[in-house]
Amino acid sequence: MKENDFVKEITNIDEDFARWYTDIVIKAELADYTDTKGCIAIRPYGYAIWENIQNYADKLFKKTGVKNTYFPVLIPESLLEKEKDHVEGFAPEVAWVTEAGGEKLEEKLCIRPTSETIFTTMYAKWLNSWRDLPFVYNQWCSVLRWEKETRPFLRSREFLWQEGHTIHETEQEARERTLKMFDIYVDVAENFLAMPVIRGRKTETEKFAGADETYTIEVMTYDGKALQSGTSHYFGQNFTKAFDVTYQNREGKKEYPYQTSWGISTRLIGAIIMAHGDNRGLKLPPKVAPIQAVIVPIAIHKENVKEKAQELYNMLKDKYRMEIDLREQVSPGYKFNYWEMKGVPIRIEIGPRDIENGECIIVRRDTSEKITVSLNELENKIKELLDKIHINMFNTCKKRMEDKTMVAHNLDEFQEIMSKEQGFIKAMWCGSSECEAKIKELTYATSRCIPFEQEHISDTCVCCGKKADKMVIWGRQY
RNA sequence: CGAGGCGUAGCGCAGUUGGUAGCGCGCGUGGUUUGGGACCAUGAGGUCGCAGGUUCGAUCCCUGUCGCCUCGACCA
Repeated sequence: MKENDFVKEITNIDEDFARWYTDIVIKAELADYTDTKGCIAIRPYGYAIWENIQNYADKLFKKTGVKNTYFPVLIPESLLEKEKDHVEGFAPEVAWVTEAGGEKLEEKLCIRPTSETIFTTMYAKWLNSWRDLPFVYNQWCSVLRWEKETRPFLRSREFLWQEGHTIHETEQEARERTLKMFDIYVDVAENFLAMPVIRGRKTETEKFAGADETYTIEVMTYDGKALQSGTSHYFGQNFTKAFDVTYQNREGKKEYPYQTSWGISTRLIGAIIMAHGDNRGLKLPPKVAPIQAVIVPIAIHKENVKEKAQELYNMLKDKYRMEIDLREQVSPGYKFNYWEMKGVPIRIEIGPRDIENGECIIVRRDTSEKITVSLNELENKIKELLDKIHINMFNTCKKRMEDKTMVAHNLDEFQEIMSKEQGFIKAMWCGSSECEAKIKELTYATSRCIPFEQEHISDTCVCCGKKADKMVIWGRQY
């Protein structure tokens, strides 16, 4: 059997990346299509990834004073309409409940696409004095957006996320909160999911409906596209004025608070798949992997192989997230391929030969490296390897991002790069949305963000040639 | 919503120039195996996406419809 035979069931990653992606989602048992179009069933293995992300992020949130809440899934039409930009941005993809209990509703209710409106409404009720501020609330929930084209995790109609909504006494405090949460998202992506990100600010055309500023983390996928993976918004007083949220300030005068919101979603699972996967299947970063190491006994019927494997499992199970594959009807080779496809970072093989020598064999998912380890060093070796795998996966993505990021000085260069290879382009921009639109029309690339880490490429806009002082990262997006 | 593709067993696919279906994998059972997808035997599983039409008869032809996938436009 050839090494790669398992992948005959999975589309080749370089031939058809989109199909490869959906193959992985289904075959690795992360999620499956349901009878409700655009809505997926997240299976235990996929949901465990989400739970791990939740736990990590939620702890970081709470360290900064975030409190969790729960708000209703239904929002009356009148609330949604109060902020003009917001309703214009979301109206096309909102689903409505117009009938219930066999009768038409007097006021139709929208199924939340996001909850700024209802949070702000409740904040108006609860806020009286400057002493009440800030409100730093969050909820883990699902939202519904009536997308026309859907794809599991990346763009489903219903998706799981967290949305934080805060109001503050001063502009400065709100701006700080926006960036503080943004930093947490960078932490989640880079330190937990081993995905290096471009951090930056969205342009006027790309920012959230109703926001003054939108900050974004952008992940580069295997095929060189951009995936917006977390956003943090600063609203100023846009919503609090529209919803008449007021309090008495320190001087006893009526005042509007400053607002933020921020979110990450199950799209992160899609990002993990697309950033790390390879031709063997899913490749999970060790910290988020529901199973960090799997034990595969070899020649399971011989001598005391099964017992010894079980012993190893018992020794490690409280230390790491472990699995033991005791299936007797499939061969070891099958199991190797199976667990690689499921993305488990470490495989431990133990057979008669190893037992005799008091050792086992460890195989890394990221490099395929095989290491013989003495059984009494195993526990520490796993820890060491999990750390190494995380770093290696991060560096692999980082290198790809660097290799696939080009510089364009003018429109011709821009078009040539985009026509040749998929990737990011660094280019100067004058600040006009006309230039953004023109670049999009000619190259299908959109501005991903104005990165915090600026470089001076030239003094002129890549599109119109006028004076430009901002460097923008451009790319095609998912 | 534009352009294309596909709906036949759990999955991947054949097939019938119109006479109601088959292969591979997987699954159940019994046995032999096990260091990179094991093998033998035996068995279960289908209103051929849905609705009309043509026909003695439709999975096949026609019309419509729904769903899914890919590429565009839009978004976490």
